[in-house]
Amino acid sequence: MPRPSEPTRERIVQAANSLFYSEGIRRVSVDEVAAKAGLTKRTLYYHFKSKDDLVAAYLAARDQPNLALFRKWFSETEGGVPVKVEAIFKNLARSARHPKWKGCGFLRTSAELANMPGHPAIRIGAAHKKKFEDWLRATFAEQGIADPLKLARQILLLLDGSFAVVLLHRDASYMETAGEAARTLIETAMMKPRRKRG
Amino acid sequence: MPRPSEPTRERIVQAANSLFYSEGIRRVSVDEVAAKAGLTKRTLYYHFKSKDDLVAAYLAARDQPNLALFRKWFSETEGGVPVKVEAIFKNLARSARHPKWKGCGFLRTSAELANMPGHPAIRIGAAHKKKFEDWLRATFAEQGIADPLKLARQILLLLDGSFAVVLLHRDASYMETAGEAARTLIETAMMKPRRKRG
DNA sequence: TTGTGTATATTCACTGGTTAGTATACATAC
DNA sequence: GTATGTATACTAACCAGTGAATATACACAA
Repeated sequence: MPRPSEPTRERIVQAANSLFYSEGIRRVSVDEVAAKAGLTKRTLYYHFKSKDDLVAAYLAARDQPNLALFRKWFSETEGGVPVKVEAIFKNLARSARHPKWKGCGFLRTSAELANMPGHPAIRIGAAHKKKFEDWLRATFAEQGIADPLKLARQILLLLDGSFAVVLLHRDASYMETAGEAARTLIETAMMKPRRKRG
Repeated sequence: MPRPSEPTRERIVQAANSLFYSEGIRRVSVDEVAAKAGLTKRTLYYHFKSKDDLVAAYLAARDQPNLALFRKWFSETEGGVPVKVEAIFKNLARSARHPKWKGCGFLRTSAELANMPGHPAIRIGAAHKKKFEDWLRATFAEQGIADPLKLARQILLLLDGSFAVVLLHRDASYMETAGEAARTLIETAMMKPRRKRG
C-alpha cells in the first residue's frame, strides 16, 4: 500500500520522537520504534538506512517546532527585550513541570553520543542551537547592544544550563533563576554603550 | 589472593571511570570494564551487585576530586571573588580543549538515565552539584552579597550550560564566555546592597 | 609444627534475552 | 509489469547476571 507514501515515514519519525525522547536513544530498539509506528522493522529499514539515520531524522523533526515555540513566547510577551527573553525561561519552566518532560532532546543526544563526535544527529543539534543563538544575536543587534553575539551566547549558556540542571534536580525553579540572570545580563548590556535605544 | 583487598575494587572503579566517561554508560558492557581492570566479569560481580551499582561507584569516585579541583583553581587565583570565579571557567576551558574531554560525567549520566529519575547515580550527581552550589553560596555570603543562593545558582547554571554547549559544539571558547557572564553577574550583585565588603 | 575450618576472592562456563541489520517473498498501484 | 512498499523469518553478535567450583589467607586446635 504505497498510499500517499508520506504518512508512513512521518509516523515512524513521530514514534521515534516519542520513544527516543522519553527513553533515550540507546535504550530504545528499532523494533520498539517500528512497533509503536504500527509496522515491522523491515519496513522501517525501507525508509531509513540505519538506526543512526533514524536518530538524525528524530532530531531534525524537532528543530523548527522548537525554534517557533521560542519565537512565539518571545513575541507574545509585552515589554522590553529583557522581559521578553525572560518570558522564554518562564514558559520553559512551565513545560519542565510536566511529568513527561525529560530535558532538551538535542543536548541529551549529544551527551549520549559523546563518543561519536561527527555523528549526523550531533551536527543537527549543533545547527539547531546555532540558529537559536543567531536569532538572539540579531534581536540584540537591533537594540544597538555593543557585543550582541557575546550576549546571545551568554543567554544560550543559561538556557542550556537550565535544561541540564533541571533535568538533574527535577526542580524547574532553576529555569526561573536562569531567566532572572538572563534579564540582568541583557539589562546590563543595554545600559552600557547604547547606540540605538532599548 | 585476598591481598590488601582494596586495590581490586579500586581498579574496577578506575576502569569503569575511564570507559563510562569516554564511551557512555549504556555503550560500555560489564565485560569490557572487567577486561580493562584485568579480571573476569564474575569477579566484578563479587565486588558490585549490579551494573547500576558500578555506575553509582563511578560517579561517587569523581565527586571529591572534582570539587577539590574547583576550589584549587579558585584559591590559587589572585584578585577578588569575581575574578577568582572566572578563573574556574578559564581553567575548565583549558581542560575542555584536551581531546579526551567529553563534558561533565554527572550531567552526561543524568542525560543518559533520564528515564530512571530515582537512579542512585543521578542522586550522586545531584548531591555533587548541590555541594558545588553550596560552596559558592557560602563564598558569596562571606562577601555580604544580598541573595547569595540565587547568585550561586546562576553561576552553576552558567557552568553546567558551558559543559553542555561545549560538548555539543566542541568549541571551548564558550566556557570563557560563560566565565565573563559569571563575573558580570557577581560584580552586579556586589555593587548593589553590600553589607560587608569584597 | 601441623591439620582443619571459614571467610574472602577469583575463575570458567553458561543462560536467557536482546539487538541491528538482512534475504527473500509478497502485495499494491499505475 | 515495474516502482514502491510491506511482512515473515532469519543471522550473528552482544549482554547482564548466575551456578558451581576453586584458590588463598588466616585463626585456632592438636
